[in-house]
Amino acid sequence: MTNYNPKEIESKWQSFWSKEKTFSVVEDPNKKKIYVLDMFPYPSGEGLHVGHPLGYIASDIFARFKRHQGYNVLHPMGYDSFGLPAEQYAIQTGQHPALTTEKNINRYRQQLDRLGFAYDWEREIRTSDPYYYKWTQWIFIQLFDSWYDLVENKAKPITSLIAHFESEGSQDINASCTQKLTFTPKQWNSYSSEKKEDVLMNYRLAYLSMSMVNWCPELGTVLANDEVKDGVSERGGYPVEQKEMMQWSLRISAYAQRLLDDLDQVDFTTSLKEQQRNWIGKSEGLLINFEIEHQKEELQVFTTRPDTIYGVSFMTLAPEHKLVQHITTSEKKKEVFAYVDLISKKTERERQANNGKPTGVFTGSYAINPINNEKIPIWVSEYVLHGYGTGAVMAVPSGDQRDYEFAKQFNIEIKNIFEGISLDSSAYSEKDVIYKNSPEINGLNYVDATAKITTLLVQKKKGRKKINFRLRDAIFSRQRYWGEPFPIYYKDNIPYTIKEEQVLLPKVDKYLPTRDGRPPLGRAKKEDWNIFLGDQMELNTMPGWAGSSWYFLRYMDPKNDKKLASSEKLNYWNQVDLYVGGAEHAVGHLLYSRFWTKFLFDLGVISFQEPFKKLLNQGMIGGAIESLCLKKEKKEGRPVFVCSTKIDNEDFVKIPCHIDFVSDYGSKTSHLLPKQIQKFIKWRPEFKHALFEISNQFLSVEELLNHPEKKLFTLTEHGKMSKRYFNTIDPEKICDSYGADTLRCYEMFLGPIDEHKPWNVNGISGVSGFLKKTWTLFHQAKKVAPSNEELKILHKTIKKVSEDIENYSFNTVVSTFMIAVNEWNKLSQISLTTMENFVVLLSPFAPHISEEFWFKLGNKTSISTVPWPSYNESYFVESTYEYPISFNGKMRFKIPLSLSLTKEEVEKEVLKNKKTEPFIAEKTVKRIIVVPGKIVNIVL
RNA sequence: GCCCGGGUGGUGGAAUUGGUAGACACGCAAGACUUAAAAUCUUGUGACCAUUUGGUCGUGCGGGUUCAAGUCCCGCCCCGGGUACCA
Repeated sequence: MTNYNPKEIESKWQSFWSKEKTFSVVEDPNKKKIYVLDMFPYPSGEGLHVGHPLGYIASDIFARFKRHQGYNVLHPMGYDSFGLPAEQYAIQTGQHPALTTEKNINRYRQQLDRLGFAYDWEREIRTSDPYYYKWTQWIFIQLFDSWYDLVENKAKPITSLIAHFESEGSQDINASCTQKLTFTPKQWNSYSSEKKEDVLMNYRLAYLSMSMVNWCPELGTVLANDEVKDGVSERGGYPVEQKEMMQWSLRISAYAQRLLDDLDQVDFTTSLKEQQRNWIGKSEGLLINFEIEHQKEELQVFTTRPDTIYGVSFMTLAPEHKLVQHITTSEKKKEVFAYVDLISKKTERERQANNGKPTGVFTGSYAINPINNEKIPIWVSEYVLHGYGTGAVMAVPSGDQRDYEFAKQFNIEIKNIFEGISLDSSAYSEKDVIYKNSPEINGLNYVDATAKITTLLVQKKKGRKKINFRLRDAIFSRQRYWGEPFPIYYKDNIPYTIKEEQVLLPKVDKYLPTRDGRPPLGRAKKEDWNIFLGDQMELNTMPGWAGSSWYFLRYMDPKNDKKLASSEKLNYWNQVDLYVGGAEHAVGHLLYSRFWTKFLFDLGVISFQEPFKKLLNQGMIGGAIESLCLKKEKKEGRPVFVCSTKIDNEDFVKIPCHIDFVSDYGSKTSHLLPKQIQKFIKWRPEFKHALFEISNQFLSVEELLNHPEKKLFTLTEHGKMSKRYFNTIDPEKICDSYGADTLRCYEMFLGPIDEHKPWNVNGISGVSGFLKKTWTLFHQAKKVAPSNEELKILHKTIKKVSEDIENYSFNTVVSTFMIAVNEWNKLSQISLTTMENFVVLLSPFAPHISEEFWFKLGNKTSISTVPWPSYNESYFVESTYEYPISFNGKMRFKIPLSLSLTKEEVEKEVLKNKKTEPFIAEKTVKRIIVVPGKIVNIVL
């Protein structure tokens, strides 16, 4: 018997799999399908990130498991190769993005191959591949050519809308739109083509508009809302400003309700669903019109609390609100316009970081409260957001904290409309209130008051029920080079789609972004375009999430050049059954793909409305940073290290320590033992003469070695993995020293797949030892009939492993394997047939070693085609059956089969011990707990 | 602030969903083999007393329900994530 040599067998089986195309899959209507998908990576240049393999291993295990169970498994991989990260890397290294992308992909592939994944590489896709992005562009054209009918709740061809306008005008159209328009058919038919196009833009699902956008000068592009965090760009952390620009947007807001409702159909974590719900942000309320003194126009506000209308003591407009220009009185003009100007110059971040005092100015005008005709001053303040609701609010200082603070700041009246509530220090925003000073609703509760005010205002034609969503349309233009070009050209300022031929990304000399926002594609000459129509090509490119919003469909039929995928294949593979990836894509990618899926459903391209049935979020893997505490003060000229537990504002310097030396790495009690201190000193010889202050003694290394139990506690901080902190672990290095199978099992063994954890390598020897033990055990197996004892272990293992994989509890599966092997090891001998079954169980986790075993067993086909073993309960000595007897009512017993007790014997046993107290009977069964009239449980 | 998660030995983590808490692994200790080391194997390992056969306390803290609570309910504390002038 040779020793377990992972390096040798892993490369052997990897080349076998790739030569035999073991994992390529074809559609087969006679077989049930499973679609297991990983979030495909950005090939960013730093190679695979340590967190990545975690999810890939999990999905690979699941895919291999299902393949054993006889499913036709689609398990593909590809690259999200367009977009900012790829381009940033190219810019940093001064190479063309196409080149660096190619290089990075090769590197990724090499790393992926090393881990033995069962991907069908025949189906690989790249979003930057023209054969792929042809269909991204195609979907864009469909969006451009569609509008959203709110009556039937689906997208429809724009031609049907035009036909309606021609015959009925805007009447009877309830569409998702930027602005509500009204016109007659006669008016419509008299419009110029430019005007018609303007009107249609108002309805198209992909539309051009002049709007305030998140402009990031450093990246030279605009960003979608979810790409901006805390006023800076998510990627790179550069400041983001508000800028008015002509941009393409996608009308995702049309789908807000469906995106919200259909969350009930999918199996995502509650926290992720909650994030999506918050992002969609549905709120039901009332639009209320306030008349303005001496003005024709009315001021419309949105509120969810019409019940507090008697508490309105001022109105507030966003500085961008168009009424600000009209209603500001002449004496206030100078002040108000200066304020508006000041605010417009602020970046998003500055507006948010408005710590403490609210700002604002009075416009000089007054609104009329429609409920009691009271005169209310109208103010302008930056705390009101232009983009939400109507950009104006009715301010109720008694019920809203922001309004309260504003009122305090500017000495505006705070009307108390709540019975028995003190408003001395803050507003009262809870809804458990009884009203006062509110003639129509005095004494009522929240529900009744809201209903009454709503009815009153609707009757007066001053109010209208309205559902508002926080979800904003997604900006779809990027002023960057490395993205899908729009299939759009302009003629006389009217955009037209290009359908006759695919628009390819033209070559340009310089692909760097510009600071002023002119797209790099502007550098392309007329002849650089493969197709050039009209006066001007669209020069923006699509954002990174365009290609990733539908890629899961292309894997189904990656080489189709007639359609994005054939309907048979789309129908066969259907939804992704298991989608594995990080939770950081909660509101970006996951929302956009859900949106596109629904749109493609409306088009009739696909037959399902949700792309991902089940989402598994793998936890992030961070790195703990371990440092020794070096006192600034030396002792007798020698440096002194002290325990991290002893430092309190004392002067000390952190000396980062290589994590290989640290015990309990990443925990509160991380420490170095004398032997490890010795290693540390070898690594950092400049501390050769250092002293270590432990339990009030100053000891040198030599002295410490006489006290092997002494511990020097290290300072642990949680952070990133970085070479700078000596806390990186390279997955490839682990493959080198332990093998991919050990790494796969170990990553699963670390803990629940969805939990965040710092990476550590502390326990890897246990997993490695397990595989070695398995190797030995296998080679000791004899060609004999399996004993009952070993079968009992096997069948328990099959049961537990199958159930746990089904529940994505991969860490406990590895433990179960270990228990089985340990128990078999205690037996005098083991049969080959038992091992044969075990090898199948092991193969999703450790495919290479399992394949090696399978080969040795003389089976020529690859192990992944072997059926998953089934278990037989009769081998479970501890198996139980339910044994109902009557005892002060109905009770349930679980009695071991092995004891083969008769009914009388059990009853006798139980009745003999009949007590009011629970009791334990250890003679016939291990434990019986009996309570008269309640459940009795007999534990083994 | 609000919304989700979560808190179990020295460490990572189990616990059939209300039924012997601490599986499995790491670490540590002792022993076997060895000239020695590595590797491997065996044993022990929540804490505190008793040192045998036993006892007491133990799942962030304080209450409660129950024959029985890590698990359910109420009130706190702490950690992680998301989100925010959304009216």
